[in-house]
Amino acid sequence: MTVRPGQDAEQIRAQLGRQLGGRLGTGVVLFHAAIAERLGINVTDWRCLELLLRTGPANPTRLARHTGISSAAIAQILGRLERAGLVVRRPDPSDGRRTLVHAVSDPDRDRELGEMFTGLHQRVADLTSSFSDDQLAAIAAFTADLAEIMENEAAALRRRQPD
Amino acid sequence: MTVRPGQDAEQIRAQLGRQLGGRLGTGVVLFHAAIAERLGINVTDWRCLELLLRTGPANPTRLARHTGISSAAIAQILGRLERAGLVVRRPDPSDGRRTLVHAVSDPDRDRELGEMFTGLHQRVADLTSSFSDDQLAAIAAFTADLAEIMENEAAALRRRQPD
DNA sequence: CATCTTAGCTAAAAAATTTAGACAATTAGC
DNA sequence: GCTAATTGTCTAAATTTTTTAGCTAAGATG
Repeated sequence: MTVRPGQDAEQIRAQLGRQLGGRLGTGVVLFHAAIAERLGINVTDWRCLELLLRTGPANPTRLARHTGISSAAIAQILGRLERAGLVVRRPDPSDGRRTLVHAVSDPDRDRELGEMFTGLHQRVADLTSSFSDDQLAAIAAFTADLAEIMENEAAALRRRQPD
Repeated sequence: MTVRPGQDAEQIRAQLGRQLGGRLGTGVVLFHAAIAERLGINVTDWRCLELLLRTGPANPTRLARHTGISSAAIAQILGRLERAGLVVRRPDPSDGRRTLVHAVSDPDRDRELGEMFTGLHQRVADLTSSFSDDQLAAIAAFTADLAEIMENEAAALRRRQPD
């Protein structure tokens, strides 16, 4: 698809909505499934590990809330990740009930993960090379807020009329 | 996050890459999980149904290729969706081996699905209301191409060094 | 026509998730 | 300060989903 300057703004917004609900969602899921496969873990486990890598150590309850996974399932996931040497569980000194889960740092894996993302980064760089700085800034702002919107909308859907 | 015009373009691209690999992915997964939950089906089944609704009738093999799900799992999924009255399987007249899977049209469900997306659409409209037409067009072009990039990168990751 | 390939399916086995609940540490109420 | 309720994490059994292996029918290949 190319930029069509003459297009009506409402039409563009509608198109955007369909993209987000449809094909982009599938693409994102496929991409993360592929990363998990390469790491030799399943997608759910990767989601937890990714969260730990991105936001730092967290306790199981926080992981459960942020991923939408039940706390019992999180316990299983952490067991698998720990057995694979990808995370460690440490008691939280500030609260005896809590556990703090840390991603185990491993330069080799960091490099491997980096390589997996370079393809995506390169393609995104190619795609955005023709955009102006102003357009690029708008895109970055949009995707940043979009993540939050999707999280919030997901939470809203769960809350509203839980059938 | 807000648009920071003074920011270096490379920096913005790097930030964009992190967003796509990280939080946006999680948001998208959560959103689709919430929709599936509301429909009373699981996420995988929803991914197939969504594909059928978006791109029209397809055979199981095509569904398997586009979702990354094995053909045996697709058969199970279609069995569940068919039992739930959401799809029907019809023999393909042009090839006796093939099956064509149709999403069953249901005005009630279409309306329900529409409602689930209105929240997202509204938020996206709010978010983009401050953008210029030019910025909006750039965003729409970006997300459209992004979906394709993520699909391709996922396929590339699966192909390269399948460990 | 014999063989190979493709499309879709089923059944058994393996893996993941849910449900139910145990247990310890903390907090709240009295 | 003691008791009851709550919170955080975990385990075990039951359920659900996916994988693995392999079958059958239809179409393509030579």
